[in-house]
Amino acid sequence: MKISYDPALPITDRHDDIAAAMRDHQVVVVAGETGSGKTTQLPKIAYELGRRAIAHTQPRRIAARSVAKRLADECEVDLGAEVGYAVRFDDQTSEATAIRLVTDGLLLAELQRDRQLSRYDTVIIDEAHERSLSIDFLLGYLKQLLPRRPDLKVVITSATIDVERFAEMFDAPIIEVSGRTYPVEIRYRPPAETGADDELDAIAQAVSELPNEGDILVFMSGEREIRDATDYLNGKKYPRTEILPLFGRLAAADQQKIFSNHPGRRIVLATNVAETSLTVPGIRYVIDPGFARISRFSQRLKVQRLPIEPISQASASQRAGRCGRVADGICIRLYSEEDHDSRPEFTDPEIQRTNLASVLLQMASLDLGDIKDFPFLDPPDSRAISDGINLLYELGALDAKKSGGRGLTKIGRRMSTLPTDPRLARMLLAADKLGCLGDVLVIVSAMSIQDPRERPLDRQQAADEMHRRFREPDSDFLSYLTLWKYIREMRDELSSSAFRRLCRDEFLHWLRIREWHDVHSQLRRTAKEMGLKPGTVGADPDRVHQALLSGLLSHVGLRDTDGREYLGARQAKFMIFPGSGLAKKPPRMVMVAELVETGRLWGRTAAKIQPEWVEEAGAHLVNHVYSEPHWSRRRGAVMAREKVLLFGIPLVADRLVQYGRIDPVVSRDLFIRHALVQGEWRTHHEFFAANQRMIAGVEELEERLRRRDLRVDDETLYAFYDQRVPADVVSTRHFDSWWKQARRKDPDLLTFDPAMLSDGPADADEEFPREWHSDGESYPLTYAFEPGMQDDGVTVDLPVDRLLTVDDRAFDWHVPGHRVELVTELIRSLPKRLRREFVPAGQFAPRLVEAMAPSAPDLSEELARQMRLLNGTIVSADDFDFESLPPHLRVTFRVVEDGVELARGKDLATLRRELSSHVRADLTKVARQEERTGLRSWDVGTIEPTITAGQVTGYPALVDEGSSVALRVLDTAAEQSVAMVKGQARLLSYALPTPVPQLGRALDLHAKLLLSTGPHKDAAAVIEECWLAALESLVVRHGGPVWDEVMFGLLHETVRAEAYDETEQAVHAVIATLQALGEVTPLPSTEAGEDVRVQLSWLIYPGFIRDAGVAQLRRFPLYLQAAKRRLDAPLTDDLLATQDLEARFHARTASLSTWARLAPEVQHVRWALEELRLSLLAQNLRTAFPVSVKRVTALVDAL
DNA sequence: GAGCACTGC
Repeated sequence: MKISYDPALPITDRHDDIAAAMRDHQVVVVAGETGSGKTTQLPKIAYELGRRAIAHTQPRRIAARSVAKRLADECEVDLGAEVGYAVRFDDQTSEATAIRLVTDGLLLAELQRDRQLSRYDTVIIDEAHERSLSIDFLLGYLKQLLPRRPDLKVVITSATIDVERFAEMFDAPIIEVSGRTYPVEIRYRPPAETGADDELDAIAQAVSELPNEGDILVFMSGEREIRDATDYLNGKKYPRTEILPLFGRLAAADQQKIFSNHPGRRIVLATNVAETSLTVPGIRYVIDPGFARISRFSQRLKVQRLPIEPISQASASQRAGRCGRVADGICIRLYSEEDHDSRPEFTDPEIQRTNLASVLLQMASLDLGDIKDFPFLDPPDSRAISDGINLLYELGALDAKKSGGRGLTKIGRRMSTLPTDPRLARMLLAADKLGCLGDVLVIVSAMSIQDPRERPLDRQQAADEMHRRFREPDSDFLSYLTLWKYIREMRDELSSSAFRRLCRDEFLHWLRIREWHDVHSQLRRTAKEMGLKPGTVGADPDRVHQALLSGLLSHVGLRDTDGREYLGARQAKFMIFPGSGLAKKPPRMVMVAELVETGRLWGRTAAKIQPEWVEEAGAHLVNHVYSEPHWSRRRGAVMAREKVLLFGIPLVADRLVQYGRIDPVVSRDLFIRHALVQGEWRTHHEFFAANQRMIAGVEELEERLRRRDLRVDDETLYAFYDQRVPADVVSTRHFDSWWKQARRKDPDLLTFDPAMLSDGPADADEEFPREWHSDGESYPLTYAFEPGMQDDGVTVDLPVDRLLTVDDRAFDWHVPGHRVELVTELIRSLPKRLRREFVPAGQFAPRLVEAMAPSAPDLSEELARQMRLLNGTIVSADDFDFESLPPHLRVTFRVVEDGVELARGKDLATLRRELSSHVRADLTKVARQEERTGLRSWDVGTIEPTITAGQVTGYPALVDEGSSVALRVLDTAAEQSVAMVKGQARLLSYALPTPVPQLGRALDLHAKLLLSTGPHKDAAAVIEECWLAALESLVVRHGGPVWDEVMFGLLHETVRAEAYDETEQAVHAVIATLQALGEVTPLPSTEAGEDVRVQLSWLIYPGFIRDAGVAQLRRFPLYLQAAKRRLDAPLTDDLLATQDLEARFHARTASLSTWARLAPEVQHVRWALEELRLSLLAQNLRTAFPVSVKRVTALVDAL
């Protein structure tokens, strides 16, 4: 290796000083401007000193490559031999390599494998003044490492700015090397002083000020400003002048133009890319408006901001330096010198401007301890550190927020081994779990690089059109996949030159596509080495998005219900970037890959997502807010409304959840209060029923005794349960499983002690009895303590058939418990002249009550008798005014039938009148109905010999439940006919086959309708309608399967209308037919009991039944047609094909009408009853119908 | 309704 030094280079003069310093010090700082030769000469000096493992870092890959090439040339060795370079995707080094050019990022990454940097004896950190994250981290790391590696030499080079700080940090000597650049004249031209209208005008004025020869570099802050300026300057039509834009996202071909030869003058309008990354050749003049977009991290919203800011003095001098490389230069600053001098000296180092998650993750995986103790040159502030920690926690890389960045999780450790941004690394790990790593590798790689889609200034529309082919409706991420597949396909099909041409024609950036591919391969390889399973692309898009989401939880947004703006984390408001496929139709909820604040906050690369995904992926971050905890009797648990929020974004607005696991204390409290204390629970636990009974008993006692102070309060009951029910019982389910065990030990644990409930009097049942005994019958009594209300006091239930016969005088006595009060009030109700003989009434009353004979039939007479006996006052029974008594001292009558209340009141005579007039009204209607329809009601007299007022024997007993109020109460034949109809209706419903009780009820209802039907309807028509409605409602409700039953019910009804002696036979015939068709199973109606009902019902009102039956028979073909529509076609066809079935029914219709006209009803009754008896006897079905064989036999005998 | 520039086992 040839080591020689170019005497023309300024550094050569300091060669010996530098060599000496490196010998004597572990760290040396070399300060020198561009052109000093430090970059190429320093490694040679180190080599000369015997150093054979030199790492020499550069901020950019391209620099590492070109420095290595130049060095290899100078040393006359092959690149990759003694001198080599290693950058991402490209390692040109070998065993022999002594000088290794690397990017600082790569050296940093090497730490993961080689914590001591043991493969190097020398590290040169070049361009340290750039202060990238990597450089700052490396410097801090070296500071810690050097004491442990005394043999390691470090050289730090920097532009002459701020070198003292590096020297101080390492206690190192500074060797200054002069630059070899041409002088640059600085002119300050603030727009205010030149009279320029705006920045563009100021630029134009500066251009005019400069000579016509020599290229000009103008620094702009962004793409849009460059576009505006290009248009503006083109408009000036400078002679022989070419205007060229230059910025990072520029199409490759356009960027290359700055390197091409050109006639005349060139004005390059560039972003900061020209300040460090790209050297524009041949620049003589610089125009510097003094602004740049600087990336900053927003403290409040935790997003990246790109504000336009005045640049620092260091940046300004860097810009000026761009025109002193080939000859003397002029730099025109469009601001004043005072402005310049007042600006910050240096641009803030990157570590103070970005999220620290990535650094923190690396530090944690390198076990570097607390970041606060790490020797950063410019330590990040504590808020920035906690932001970084929070992001790592969000990603699941740290297990707790408060471990100072330590406490790396398994996921975190694996993330740190993936060479990509923490968010992206998280996505890869999630993808592996979800089985979509193949797809996510492609997407993550795309997100790691600059957008491969080009958008040349002058052909934006054409480019957009080309790119639109890859667009996916709900996801920009999927567009990457589509593009990837397309590129893969094309690359396989085309030659490499054809492929490059395709890229150019279709606005794809070839170099970035290669980068995409390289990143993908590297990530895929690393993933495989980690044991992940990449697989292929083509997984379920939902899974892909769920994987991506786990890296983008704080980049979720919920759109305004009407608008385009999204509510993001921490109340950030953002919009989808216009370049996105989702910008026009923004979905309700999205995630975005990037959130960057420029003019406003933009979300770039977006996809539609589901809130449930966020809830799941962000389970460690979401907030649950609960409201309205309440007892749900149905669920047997406490329920609450749940709201789920992620960083303040509502994911779930209102969800009903079990509250037990959330707040067991409150839930248990509500469970005890509602389920146990208030009894809002349906359960079979014995203690519960017993306690309920006890409480009900006490409450009833309160009503009876007219007191409100007997029952213990709920708090006492609560305390009772609270002491016994364990803390973890928060619902009926918890209770049941606890009680299953607990009751074995003490079954009475939860049963109330009656003593604790009340201390009511022992003789309550005698004073306030639950039953009233009179005439050998007993009537239930109920009590109400509701002063002022009509029913206040005692109510007696009076069955309607006792209404006429009961002795109402007995009730004047009232219950013993109220008798003294009753007598007191009766005394007070006397006319004054009598009343004054018994003052005070309250003292006389007990004595009178004592003396009265409780067996006396009439209270008034007995009381009057006793009063006369007491002091000779002549009181008549009529002198007492019962009407004036307070309501609770007069019994209320409640007239009931089958437990249903018909009427109530305190005066029996009135009740009796009301009920009979009600029935008469019904009867009048029926009489008119009979006239209109010609239908005849049953002539009761012919079959019922023994109906008298209040006493009905024989027939009504037979009809049993079918009997009615009127039948039992009234005694005229006409009135009874109504009762017959009612009873018949009831029986009709019983007569139906049991599988269709709905039909039975429908007909019952219908019979009632019949009684009140309007003048335009006749009975047959109404019953017809009823049938149809019942059938339809049944079929609608139950569908096809029920249809069979309905059909059967129908047939049964129809057959029933035929001669009763054929009934059973006919039913069997029908069943047999249907069975032959494979449609029905035998139905219980074939049993004798059912048939008996059929016969009975039709005996009672044969005319009615006959007509209804005829109508139904006529309908039969219609029913069949309906059946055809509803049943499977083949079956129905078969059914319809059975022509003789239909014919038979028609024939029977005819015979039925003939028969009906001839047959005298009475005879049918006898006949039928005989039949019934025989049938019952023969089949020994004692319980088939609620009449016993004995009763039927008795009835037949009576007839 | 439109964004500075870099970098990585």
